[in-house]
Amino acid sequence: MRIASFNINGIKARLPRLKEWLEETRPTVACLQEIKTQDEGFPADEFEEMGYKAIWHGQKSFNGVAILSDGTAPEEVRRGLGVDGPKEGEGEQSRYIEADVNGVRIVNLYLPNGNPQPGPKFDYKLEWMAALRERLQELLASEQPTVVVGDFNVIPRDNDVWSVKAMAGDALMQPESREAYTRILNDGWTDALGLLNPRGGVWTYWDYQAGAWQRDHGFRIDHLLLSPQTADRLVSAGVDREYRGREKASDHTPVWVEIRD
DNA sequence: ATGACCAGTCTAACTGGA
Repeated sequence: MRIASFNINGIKARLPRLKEWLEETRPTVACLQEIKTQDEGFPADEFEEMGYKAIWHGQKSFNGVAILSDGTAPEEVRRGLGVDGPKEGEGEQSRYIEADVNGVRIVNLYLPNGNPQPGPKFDYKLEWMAALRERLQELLASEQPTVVVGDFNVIPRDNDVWSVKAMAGDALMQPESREAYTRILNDGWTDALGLLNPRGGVWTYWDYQAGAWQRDHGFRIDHLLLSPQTADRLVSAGVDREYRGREKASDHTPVWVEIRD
């Protein structure tokens, strides 16, 4: 099965591009982030017509995640990690959804950006990462085949960014962000794209500003994490880089991992 | 060398992104 992750930056603005990508690459499971719509605005019918069944966890204006599955409905297990947003009394943001598809546990997440740092948004990012680690430890203990995907908003290594200097002050590559990510990996998860690209230079995001795409000024923040049970079944993983160059593109491009059935 | 975007929202500047 092939599991893909795509931060689409608005499902309404991106719908034609999204359907095109689904038709052209036909992933078994497609995990979406930043759908930027409330639950009632999610275009489930559009995906049903293409043979995809979906679950989603929306929110007004920002954030929001969804899981699409080819043919079979994802069996939702959990939504949310129970971490309130950084503003007083705002409650929880829609950043986490978890489901079973064909015996594989799928975790789809949109990790907080954390800028500006230091500050409450950065504290929120680290708090969220600590809660994520706890949940992922439970999943490791269950020994169920599990794949964790999404926009982690963490640049893991210096060779995962076009310029260390330009990004040095960014929340995405602060030592605290990287350490929190490494702690999760060290519990037993395999970063599929990192493993297959040890020398780096593979980007999943290019800013809309400053001609970043044309200059190839990008970085790797969309990740595919495999539990030991799915790491043993790893066939390949990659980045659908070409979609970043199309009209009305998201600033992220899709990533995917294939595991043996 | 410098500046440069985009989506969503209480449709005009805001917030938020990374």
